[in-house]
Amino acid sequence: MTENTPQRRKRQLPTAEQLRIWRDFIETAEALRSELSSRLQSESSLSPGDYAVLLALSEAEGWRMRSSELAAGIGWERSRLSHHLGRMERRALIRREECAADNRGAEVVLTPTGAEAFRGATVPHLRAVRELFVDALTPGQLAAAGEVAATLRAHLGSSRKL
Amino acid sequence: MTENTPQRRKRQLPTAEQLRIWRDFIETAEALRSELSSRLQSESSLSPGDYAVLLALSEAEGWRMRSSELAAGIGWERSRLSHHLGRMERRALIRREECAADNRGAEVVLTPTGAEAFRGATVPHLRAVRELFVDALTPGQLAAAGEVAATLRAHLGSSRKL
DNA sequence: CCAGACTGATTGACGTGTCAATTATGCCCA
DNA sequence: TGGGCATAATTGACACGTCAATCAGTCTGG
Repeated sequence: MTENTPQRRKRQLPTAEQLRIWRDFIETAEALRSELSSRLQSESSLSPGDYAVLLALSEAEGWRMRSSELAAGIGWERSRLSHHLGRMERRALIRREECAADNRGAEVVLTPTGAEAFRGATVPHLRAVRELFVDALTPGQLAAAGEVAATLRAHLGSSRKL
Repeated sequence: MTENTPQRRKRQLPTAEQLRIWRDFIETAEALRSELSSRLQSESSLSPGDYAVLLALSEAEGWRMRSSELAAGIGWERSRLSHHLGRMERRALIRREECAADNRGAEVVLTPTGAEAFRGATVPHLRAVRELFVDALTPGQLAAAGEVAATLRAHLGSSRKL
């Protein structure tokens, strides 16, 4: 009877083994993120945030987007995007223009500098994803990872509303 | 023959499906981290960083540790710890004392305030881990997640040295 | 029309992280 | 013994994130 340990009276708490897996999972994801980020940085002077913004813009009509749409597209809060765009604009990766259709709005435009930086970053970045993630796992493990992620995300989505 | 797409000439790049799994994986981990962090924050006014520090200290001899050991124990750079301890000290969660054995060194001491905050945070935090992670997965998925994490970490460890 | 609510976007304050430089002390040996 | 190197820890500068407040422009109902 492991289910009546004092620490787990009122509501079930994770067992030591479950907690170990949790920590392993979250720390590994963090380590991966950090390694990818540092490679991206050293190979192209872009942060993962820069990369996400440039990717979205490079796929947009005329290399330009309304900033809200950009935020929605990459799943960022608008304030976060605003701060980030400020930093990217200083580095000339993007430019902000007023929006003709709505005077409140702003359009974010990919500059040639930004496009060039993105072009140079993409292959090494994808290669790193392959090397650090895809190649590390067997096809079965990769599929399992995908399934676990999808399951967790679905569960998260439903419990966030409570 | 999917293996000779133009984009994957010189060195194999991830396929669209592999990339999708990668993004799902990393974004899910990030979403989990963020949800956990916000629950911890609202339930106990502690950040995950605070929690990690308090956990280590609460398990230490006499609620005190040399700051390098603390850094090593939770896997942080010393500079990061130093900044964080400064913030925690302002909130009276910890105290810094000079070290008798080595005059360069500092000892970090858990205060009663810190111990109390940690006590109040631990059960809700573990409950959240259970709810958001453990309960979302089948036992098989949980085991698979653990295996994937271990494999990725091992691979990361060996390729970081290159 | 026009007051008030709504929306797009920015700002400021502050916590968090990294990197490089700095300070202070300990230690070793020529 | 004292010059030089290693080590403990902190600091400063700056990127990144979140939250709450703000500002300006749009829309809507009376």
